[in-house]
Amino acid sequence: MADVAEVAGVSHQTVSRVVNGATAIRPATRERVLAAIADLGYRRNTAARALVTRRSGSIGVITTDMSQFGPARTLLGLESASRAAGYQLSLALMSEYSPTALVEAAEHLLTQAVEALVVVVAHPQTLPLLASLQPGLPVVAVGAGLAQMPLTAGIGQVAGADRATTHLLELGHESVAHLAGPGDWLESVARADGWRQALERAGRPAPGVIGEGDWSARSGYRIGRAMLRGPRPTAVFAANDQMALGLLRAIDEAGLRAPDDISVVGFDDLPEAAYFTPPLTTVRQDFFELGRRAMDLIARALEGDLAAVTTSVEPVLVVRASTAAPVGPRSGHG
Amino acid sequence: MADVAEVAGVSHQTVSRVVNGATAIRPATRERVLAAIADLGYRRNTAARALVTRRSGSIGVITTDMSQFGPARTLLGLESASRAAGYQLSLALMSEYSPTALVEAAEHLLTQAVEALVVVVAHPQTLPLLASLQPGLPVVAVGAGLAQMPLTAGIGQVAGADRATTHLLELGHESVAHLAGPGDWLESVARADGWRQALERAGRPAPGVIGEGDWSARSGYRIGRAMLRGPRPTAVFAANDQMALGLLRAIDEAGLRAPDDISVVGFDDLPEAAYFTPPLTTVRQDFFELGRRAMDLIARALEGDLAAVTTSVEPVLVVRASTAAPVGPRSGHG
DNA sequence: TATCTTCGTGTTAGCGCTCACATGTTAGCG
DNA sequence: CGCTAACATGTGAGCGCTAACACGAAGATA
Repeated sequence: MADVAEVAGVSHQTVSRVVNGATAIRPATRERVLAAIADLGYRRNTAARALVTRRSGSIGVITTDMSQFGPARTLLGLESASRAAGYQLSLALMSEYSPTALVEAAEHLLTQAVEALVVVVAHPQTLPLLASLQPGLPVVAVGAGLAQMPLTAGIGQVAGADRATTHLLELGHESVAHLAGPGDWLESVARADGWRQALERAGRPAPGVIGEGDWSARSGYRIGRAMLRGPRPTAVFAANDQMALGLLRAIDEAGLRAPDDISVVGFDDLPEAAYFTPPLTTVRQDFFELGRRAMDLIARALEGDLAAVTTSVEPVLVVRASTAAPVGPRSGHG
Repeated sequence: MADVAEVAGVSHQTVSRVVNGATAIRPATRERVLAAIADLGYRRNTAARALVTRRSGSIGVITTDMSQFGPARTLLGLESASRAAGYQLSLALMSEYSPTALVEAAEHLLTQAVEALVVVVAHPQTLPLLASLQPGLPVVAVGAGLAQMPLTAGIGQVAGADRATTHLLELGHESVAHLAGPGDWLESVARADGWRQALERAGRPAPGVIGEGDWSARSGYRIGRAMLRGPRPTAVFAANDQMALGLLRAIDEAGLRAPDDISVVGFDDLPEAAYFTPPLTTVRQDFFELGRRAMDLIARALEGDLAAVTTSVEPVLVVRASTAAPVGPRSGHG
């Protein structure tokens, strides 16, 4: 910076002003400084700037396995919004969720002096745990269905699950079985809640879930096979698309057909879902938008325009070929 | 830090030494300092440290769409390795690849004073473009099949594609068609090369590719439908699993069956691939390991132990149910 | 013309840390 | 007991930047 100042024949402060876009600069001076900067390939030192302004300009993101579509896509939205807002994303990934891993990740980011924290992990324990860290900075919980945190950006999971279940009921199914996600994820809980809510509204008894998977196709397959050994439901709402895929596989292997024998609905709308066999009816979530919203919350919190805010993106049902009216006693109706 | 020093009754320098794990400290003193740190909740200021050491401790990662399995998983490997090495990951995502977006992302990270750059985007133009930026720091290209860059971590794409094609030939197929990826991706080129190489070695004429997709299931479906309107091949090697999925869908819709009518092989081994209908024969890539290796390269480059290094992870063929011997004239052979 | 206001720019101090060196303190040895 | 070497700790400077203020030169007002 001193070099630039010398070349431009001004003081270092003037250079600083130009770099920061201050207003009171004579155009000729600005030109000269800009030329010197280009000449010397000067880039301002972020560390020095952060030191004096006490602002790192970076935001920490904690998330799990990015190979999941949702988190990955959320991150993308987060990144594009943060860049637009002039922030920098610092990443802490956990290969697997655990309280220790979470605390460690948070510590790691706190050491990096991030100005805010975005947590894309939605375990119920996550939030109190973070609170206990006393980070002294805004923390936004993303994807959590419950508003245990002042700042939350979520997707209307309950409504989405309700919609999916209702869709199956409207097709004429007596009841709808549920292939749930891991019990310790808020998403799973919310989706199960929506499912139960829809059944209750329709005056149907809510059966127990047919199993709790881990979001993977493998788990959906395993639970699907077990399910097909007993009395089989005519319709299943799976807590995500991957598990739905596993279920479809189990159905196919059992010599049955979806949707003729069993209707299946997923959740997420993976880009691939439209190409499953059969193409999957599912609930679309706009993760990118979710990321944007979360970033928006951060930006506002950082400007002191804080308060407890919960923003929610509403999912939509996408009907494809994996759902149909049940055959058998009721087949004449549709 | 001054506060800590005062509480512990030592100088700031001693605190610094304790924090940095210096050796020449009397145990009693260390204890006292540690206690004071815990007491005050002290965390050292990264900016100040970076300012004086001229090391930011962070590494920039440039990548595209994380909703793809490969990049996402690579990032995970990168992150875990970087954390172990004491580095911090700074992220720059591009929603879509373009030279401008790339340069912008690189500039963004350079401004953040990253110590090295990892580029997970593998367009042929990427590398010269980055070189032209003169970043003055180690740049590792990840996933690129070609060693245009001093530091490269890749996957043996050619070998993998060769293996996949050979598998089909060994099953007795006369020839193997190829559903290629985008022509401007190094991965696509490498996979097509491997395919061609296998055919040549077997003394079969290499047909033209049946189409160039964009990695999506949608594109695989589109090209698959077009393909089925003409004379149909008995075996197809798709450049990735998603496109293979789209292809399977097109085959199913045409009233044909895989593998009976057409054998299909993919590339990537998505966690879902085992649950496609039929379960997909594919080439498994260890992206996580790839990320680890890339980080390793960075670490070595940063220690000055530099040189042009290309490290390669070898993929393996995973045979499932989407491939079989062709029926018809040759059916008696197997 | 004297005085007051802008405007444009320079000067100085310090952010919190580490580096290099200075200094004090203990042990080792003849 | 004195000298040296090793160890343990303190001191001062400065990394590159911005904030706060100081200051001179224009223009505005009486």
